This record gives sequence, C-alpha cells and structure tokens, in this order.
Amino acid sequence: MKNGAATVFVVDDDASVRKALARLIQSVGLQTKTFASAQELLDQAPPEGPGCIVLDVRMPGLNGLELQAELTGRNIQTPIVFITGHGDIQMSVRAMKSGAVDFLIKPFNDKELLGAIKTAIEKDEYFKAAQTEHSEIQRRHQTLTPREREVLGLVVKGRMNKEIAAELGAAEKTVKVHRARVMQKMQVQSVAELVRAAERVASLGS
Amino acid sequence: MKNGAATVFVVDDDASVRKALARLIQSVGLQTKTFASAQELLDQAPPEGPGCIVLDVRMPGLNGLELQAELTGRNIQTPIVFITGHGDIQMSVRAMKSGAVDFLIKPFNDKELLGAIKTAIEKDEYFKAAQTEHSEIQRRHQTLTPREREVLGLVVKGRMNKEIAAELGAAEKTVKVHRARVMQKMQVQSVAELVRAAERVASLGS
DNA sequence: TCGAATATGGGACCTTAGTCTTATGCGGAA
DNA sequence: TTCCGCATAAGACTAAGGTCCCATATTCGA
Repeated sequence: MKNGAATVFVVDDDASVRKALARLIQSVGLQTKTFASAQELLDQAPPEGPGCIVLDVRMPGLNGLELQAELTGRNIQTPIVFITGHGDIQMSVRAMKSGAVDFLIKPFNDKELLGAIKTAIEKDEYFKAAQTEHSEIQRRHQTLTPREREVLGLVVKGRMNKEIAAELGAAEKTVKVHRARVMQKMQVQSVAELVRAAERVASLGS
Repeated sequence: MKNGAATVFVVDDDASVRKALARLIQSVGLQTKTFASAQELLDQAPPEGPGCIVLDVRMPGLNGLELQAELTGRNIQTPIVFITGHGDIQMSVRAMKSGAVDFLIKPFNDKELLGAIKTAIEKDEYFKAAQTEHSEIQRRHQTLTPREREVLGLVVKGRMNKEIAAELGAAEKTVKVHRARVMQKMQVQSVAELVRAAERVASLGS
C-alpha cells in the first residue's frame, strides 16, 4: 500500500506527547496533523485522503470514546487507534466494540503503534475505495425514475420481460423500453453487471 | 430470535462459578453445557445448533485466548463471550480483535452477561444460516465439470455465448450446452440468480 | 400555457438464448 | 474391452431480448 499520501490525525492534550508521536509517525513517511482536543479535530473538515486517527482516551472536554461516538454519528468512519496511560478494560472493550483498530497502553513500543497505524490506514484505503465505487453506483441509481426502479428490481430477480409486464400491468414493449433505459443509466452492458450493481445498491439502503 | 433452542457452553475451572453461571443462563430458558477446562470443550464434538461460548480467560492448561485461537484454527466460529476476574487491557484487546463478542470483568451484573449472550447467539444464528446456504451453493458448484466452470465464469462476467465460444475456442453451440448444464446443476432459472450464486462461491474461495 | 420529464405502447427487425434430437471422439474405470 | 463421463457440435426451431422509429397521455414547473 502506498501509505505515503496518508495522514495521521493525532489527538492528545499533552503537547510533548503530540510532538513525540508526530515525530515518530513522520519518521516512516506519513503526514501528521495534531490536535490538542477532540473538539479541535471535530472543527476540522473531514479528511479527504486516506488516513487514521491516533487518539488518547483520557482528555479534558470530550474524551476519546465520546469523540469516537461523535465521529460515528457524523458518519465519519476513519479508523481509530487508541492510546492511553490509564485505561481500564471496560474502556478498551467499548472502544473495540465500536470498531477501533487497536487500543494500546503506554508505554508501548514504536513498532506496535506503527503497526496499528499501518493496519488502520490500509483499512481506510480499502473502505474509501469501496465507498467511492458504491456511491457512484448509488448516484446512477438515483437517476432512475420510480418505474425504472420497479423494473430493475424485477429484472435482477430474474423475471422475464413478459412476467414483469404482467406484474406491473404494462405491455411487454413498455418493459423493454424501461429496461433499456435502466441499462443505459446504470451504465452496464449485461444483466450480470446489472445484478452486481443492484446488489451494491441494496446493500446499503436505498 | 427463538433463542430457546440455543446452547451456551460455559468454560470455567471454578465449579461454583460454573454452577452459578449455568443457573443464571438456564433461568432465561437457554440450554447449558459446562466444562472445567478448554481441553474438555475441545474434546467435545462441535455443536450442532446455534449457541455461544462463555469463557473464563484465566484457566489452568489452555487459557481462554488460546482456546479461542484453537477454535479459530479448527474453523469453529461459535461466538465467544469472555469473562474474567483478573484480566488486563492487552488481553481484552486481543480477545476483541480476534472476534470476541464481549469481554466482561467480574463482578458483572446478570443483565450484562445475558445481553452479551443474546447478542452472541443471534450472531451465531445469523452466521449459521448464511453458512448453510453457502455450503449448499458450494456443493452444487462442485458438481460442475472444469469446462462448465469456465463457462460459468464468463457467463457471470456478462459475456455473450459467441464471445465465450471465441475465448474458449469452441463452437457457440457447445457453449450453449455447457451453459444449460450449469443452470441445471446450480439449480437456477435465470442469469440473475446464477450471478448471485456465483458471487457467493467466489466470496469464500473456490 | 408550453416544454420537459415520465410512462405508455405499436410495428418492424435483428440478435441472443434456450430446447430437443442426434452424434462423434476421448480417456479412465470396471 | 466395454461402458460412462466429459467435451464437442450440427440441425431445426421457439422464445426471449434488444433496437430502430414513431406516437400519445399526464403531470409539473417555469
């Protein structure tokens, strides 16, 4: 993975820790942005490129877990690596259940952290790629008219044109017209591709 | 979910804890089986119906994490709820990263445990259902001859018979024959269904 | 009120896919 | 050697899908 373009967002209220983390992370060629509090990160626009968040659990103001929840609420799923000096098991379990990539306790060795960051960034890259593809298909699906969506639904269920016509109370000819437009708008050349595209639309709500 | 038929496997080296857990779990109508050690559980045949494992981390012999790894190695993915008196964060994180449903520390309240068990059983039911369907499709796929598999691959890519014929160096007529047999053996009536079936085969290796 | 988007559908054709029957060649197992 | 599974394929259709061009009706917003 070309982690070179990735950015690691470091959130810790201790300036010296931020500095040390930034130095370590930069030493492997990653970009860093540091924040002294959860709020500072939230005020930032959501990141563009791939990246991850390295987050201290205990901080004044919003703590790490609260920030994680807030990000989830805003539908920002940048992977999070927690670090902490004084954590407990409940905290770590809660963080992991909420999807954290790792939860490290200080002092941790550099390799551990860098390994977790690498995993997190790869996860983000993978997710963002899937996301991009998915939203493109979603966009196309939204250009369909209601009737075209109905036809699409029945086509991907394997119905024949005549069956679709019967179910919708229309002429087979009309179904063909809708169907052709669906293929055009979804930008697919075959039923097989159409089925795959439709599966992805279905997989994340309409 | 009809958790009524589900079985909870309790593994703890302390007989009094086993007894208490069994009583609690049975009080909500679930079956229990208790084991004094990881090895005892492993000696048992893998469970048939839906269920989950409630597992103490610290035990003589194989500990909880080792048992989890061993089960994973044997491809048994019954969900695990860990409980512990003396755990640390590393342990909990490792358990969660390996897919544990929850990691509770004693003393926990009954609702917490029962909630985790409920989640775990639902997960198992969901997984087992998907598993069953998947292995059926897999079974059908294995009845295909090598040539039929090639044709299947190209059909679900959206290729036309004539294209498939060209790619395989065969007559279009022959492709039609293979294709018809593929539809029969995979027990589908349409290309749409075939694509979906093939996706599932592809999703878990050949 | 007028044009754009939507849904409808006929007619004419061509291309693909599917079915049924029949048949050949090959290689391995009994 | 004989039979079976596999791959091959032609002939003769039937049916299903796709593509032109064309035309009508409704609705809705500018």
